[in-house]
Amino acid sequence: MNAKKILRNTCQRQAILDELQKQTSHPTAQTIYNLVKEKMPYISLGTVYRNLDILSDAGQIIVLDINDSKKRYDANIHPHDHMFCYACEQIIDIFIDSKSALTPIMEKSKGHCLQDYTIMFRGICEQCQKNTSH
Amino acid sequence: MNAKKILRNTCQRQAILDELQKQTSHPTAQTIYNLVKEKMPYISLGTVYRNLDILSDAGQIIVLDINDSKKRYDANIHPHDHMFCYACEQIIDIFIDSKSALTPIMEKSKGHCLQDYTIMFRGICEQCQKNTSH
DNA sequence: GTATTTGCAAATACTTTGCAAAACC
DNA sequence: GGTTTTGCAAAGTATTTGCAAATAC
Repeated sequence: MNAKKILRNTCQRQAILDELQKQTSHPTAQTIYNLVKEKMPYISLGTVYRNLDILSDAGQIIVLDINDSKKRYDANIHPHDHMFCYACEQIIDIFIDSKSALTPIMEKSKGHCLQDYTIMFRGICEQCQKNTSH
Repeated sequence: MNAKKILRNTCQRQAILDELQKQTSHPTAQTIYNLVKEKMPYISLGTVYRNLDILSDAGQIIVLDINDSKKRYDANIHPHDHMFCYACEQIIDIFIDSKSALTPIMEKSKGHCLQDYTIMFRGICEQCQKNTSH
């Protein structure tokens, strides 16, 4: 039980959230820092990291862990999945109903109680398929 | 196309693989280093990292990326899934047929070509459920 | 006024790398 | 003998943290 601090509305936190909500590219902390810095030159990278932690604890953003060594952030908190494109190496939102497909078999996992999950698909995204076919 | 080097059988590489094959706990590089070091005191952590890379490139082991900042390794290359237990915080092997469940809907992802995937389930493992009920 | 948050810099955590010597085939 | 691999130490990358000053409410 963490005694939760009361969150204050700082312009830095708001700017970070605003910037992330404009992106669909699942940026890293460094990328978000670069973006926010354009409008708020004195913001520090530590502040970005701290606020991304706070926002994810508060459920306002999602943290993605890819085979990438860097964390990526997503302001789309509506349940959805992701794919990594082997061609463009981007993380792309995927909207398929994985939950309906997996729920029945999650109940079959002998003994364990499976409550939720994260999937990372891999393949070639729509855009890259168009670019390579002709 | 990487020009592949010919792999040599070094006792360090063999010891790392042997030790990993004894484990079902998905250890980190540091843990593997500690284990191997008991039998081979002069091995270095750099050698462990290098060999884990080589072994995973060669398809002899699997790298797991958890929300954990540390990579974890698995010598069980038979396809299977994993769960993170909220109680004991271990990564546990899960053997359910997720592939049959997901394949049909992977074809429905408009435009993208989804080739494979990784799932991380979360919940309470069998052992922890037994420990808390009474 | 008081608790939270910030910027800065230093510290930490994990992993990778350069290099000369050793091991492998 | 020529190439791969090792141990060691240093460097690299991503993230976290301590602290005094600033800010929010």
